[in-house]
Amino acid sequence: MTPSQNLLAELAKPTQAFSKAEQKVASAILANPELTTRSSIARLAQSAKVSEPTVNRFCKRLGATGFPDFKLKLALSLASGARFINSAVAEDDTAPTFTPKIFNASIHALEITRDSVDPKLIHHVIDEVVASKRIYFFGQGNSGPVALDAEFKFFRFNTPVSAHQDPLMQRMLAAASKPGDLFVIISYTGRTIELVETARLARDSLATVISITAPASPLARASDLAITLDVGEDTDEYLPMTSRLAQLTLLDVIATGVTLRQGQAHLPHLARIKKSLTSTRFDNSEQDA
Amino acid sequence: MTPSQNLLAELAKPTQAFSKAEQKVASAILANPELTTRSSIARLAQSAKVSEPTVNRFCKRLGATGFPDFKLKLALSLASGARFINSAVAEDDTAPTFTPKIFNASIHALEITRDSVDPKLIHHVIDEVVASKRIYFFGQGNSGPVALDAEFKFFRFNTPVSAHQDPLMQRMLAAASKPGDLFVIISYTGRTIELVETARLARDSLATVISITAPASPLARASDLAITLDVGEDTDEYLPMTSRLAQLTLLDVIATGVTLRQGQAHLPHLARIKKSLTSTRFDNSEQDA
DNA sequence: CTATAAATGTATTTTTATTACATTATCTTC
DNA sequence: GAAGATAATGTAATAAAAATACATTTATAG
Repeated sequence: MTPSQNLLAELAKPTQAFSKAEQKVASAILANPELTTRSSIARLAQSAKVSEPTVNRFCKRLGATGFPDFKLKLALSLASGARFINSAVAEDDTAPTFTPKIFNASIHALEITRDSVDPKLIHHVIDEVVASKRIYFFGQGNSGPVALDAEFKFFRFNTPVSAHQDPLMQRMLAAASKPGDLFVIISYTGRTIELVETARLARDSLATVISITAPASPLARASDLAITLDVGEDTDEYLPMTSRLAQLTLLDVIATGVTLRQGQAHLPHLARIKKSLTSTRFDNSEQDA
Repeated sequence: MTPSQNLLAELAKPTQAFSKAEQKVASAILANPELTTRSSIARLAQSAKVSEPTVNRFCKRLGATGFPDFKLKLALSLASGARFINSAVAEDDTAPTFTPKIFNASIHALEITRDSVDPKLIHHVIDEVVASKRIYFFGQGNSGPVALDAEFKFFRFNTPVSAHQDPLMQRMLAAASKPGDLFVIISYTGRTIELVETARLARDSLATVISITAPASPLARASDLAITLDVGEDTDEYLPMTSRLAQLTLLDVIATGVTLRQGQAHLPHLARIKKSLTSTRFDNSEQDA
C-alpha cells in the first residue's frame, strides 16, 4: 500500500502510533485538510499548538520529504479518495449536495471495476466475439437497456447481432442456437431463473455463453466465460444501480477490443454507417429560431 | 470555467496569449508537469531559461495566488485530468492497456459532468417531474437505451411513465399530449430533426419538455428546460460514447431527487415492487450444480 | 527615430521551511 | 523512587524559497 494514496485515511486511523504532539497535529489537519494544503508550516503549528519542527517531523514520519511535499500528497489524497468517505445520500440532502454524491458513487463503481477486471479474461472474451458467427445480447429488467446498448455498439461489426429482453424470445433463440452462436447474458444478480436456464439451453446446443454478472452466481457457473462484477450496492435505498454503468463500460471495452482486433479492414464499414445518419440531423451551422 | 480544474489543458491550449518568456515557462512545465509540482520556482525558472519573477507572473496570470498555489493546482489537475491527456486508445493497445483507458475516459466524462451541472437546474427539473401527471422518455439510436433505462428507474414513482424509441410513436404521443404531460428527450447531438420537431409539437400542446442534450443545440432551444452536457467525444475512432453514462447518471440524480422529495410516503410502494421480483430469482442460499 | 508601453530581468526583502541544539518529559533499572 | 538513559518537544539560528520593488531591455506607434 502506498502511503501517499490515502494520507487522509492514514491520519484518521486510530491505530496510528502518534505521540501526544503529533496527535494534535493530526487533528488540526483533519479539522480542515483543505485549508492545510494552502497553509504555511507556521500557521499549522500555531493552530495545532505545537512547534514548527514538530509539524515537520510529523510530515517526515508519514513518508513525506518535508512539509511542502506533505501538503502536496494531502492535496492529492483529498482529490481522489476522500470525497467518498461520506457519500451516502441522506434524507435531508438537496440538489447541490446529492448531485455530486451520486456522481461520485458512479465514478467509484467504475474505479472499482477498472481495478478488478482481469485483462486476460477480457482477451478471451474478445476471442470469442471475433470467432462468433452471430451474437445475441440478453438482459431482463434493468439489464435490458444494457443489452440494447450493446446491440448498438456491436452493430458496427459485420457479425449479425441482436438484443432481446423478452424471456420467451430469449428461450427460443437459445434452444434453436448452434455452434458459432454467441450469447452474452447480462444480469446484475446472476440469479434470474429464466436467464440461467436460457444459458443452459444455449450451451446444450453447443453455442458459447458469456455472462456479465455477479461472482459465484448460478449464471456465472452456467456460462463458458463469466465477467464478474462486485460493485456492492442496492444497500442504500436512495443510491441507484451503479452496476449498469460498469456493465456498459465493460461492453465498451470489449467492443473496442474487437475493433482493434479487426484492424483497419472494417473502417470503411464504419464510415458508411456514420454517413447514413447525417441526413437525419440539423447541419452544425444552420439555424432555426 | 474554473481555471483550477483544467490547468494542464489551459497550458497546452494553443490559443493562449502567452508572451515569449511565458511560452518558455509553459513548455518547461508541460515537459514534466509531475516534476514541476515538486520543484522550486528557481529550478523551474532555470529549466525554462527565464527569471524567477517571470515564472511568478506566469502563475498569477493563470489564476493562482503565487507559485506554491500554482503547484497545488497543477498537482490537482494532474491527479484528475492528466491521466486522460494521453489516454486515447492506440492501434497497438492490448487488453491490459486499453481496458483502463476506456474506464478512465468514462470516469472523466462523469467528473466533467459532475462539475458542470447546475444544481439549481436539477432542482427545477425535479419540480417538473414531481408536478407532472405523466412522463415520457424519448430517445433514438444510442440514446434509446438511456430512455428505456429511465423508464425502469421512474417506474418506482406512482406517476405513469413510458419510454419510446420509435419516431412515429414519439410524434403521435407529442401531438396528442396535454398540459401535465412531461416529455424528457435525450439526444447527444440535439440535432436529430425528428426529436426537435417532436419537442415543438409537445410544447404546442402545452406539455412540458425537458431535454438532456448538447449546449446551444436546436433541441435545447426547443425545450422548456435543457440539461446540457458537453463531454466532447466522438473524435477518437476507438473511444466509445461516454455521454450515455453521463446521461444515465443524470437521470439517476433526478430520480433520487424525486424520491427524496416524495419522502417516506412512497416507501411501501417501493417495497411492493421489490417483493414482486423475488419469485423470479434463485434463492441466495439455495443451489444448482 | 523617438516616445511610450510592455515585457523581462536584477537585486532585495519577506516569508517559509529546515536544521542544530537545548530543554523537558518519559521510561528503565537498581 | 531516584539516577541515568532515551525519547519527545521546543527555541533559536540558518538556509531555502518566494515575492516585491525597481531597473533594463525590447517591442510598438506615431
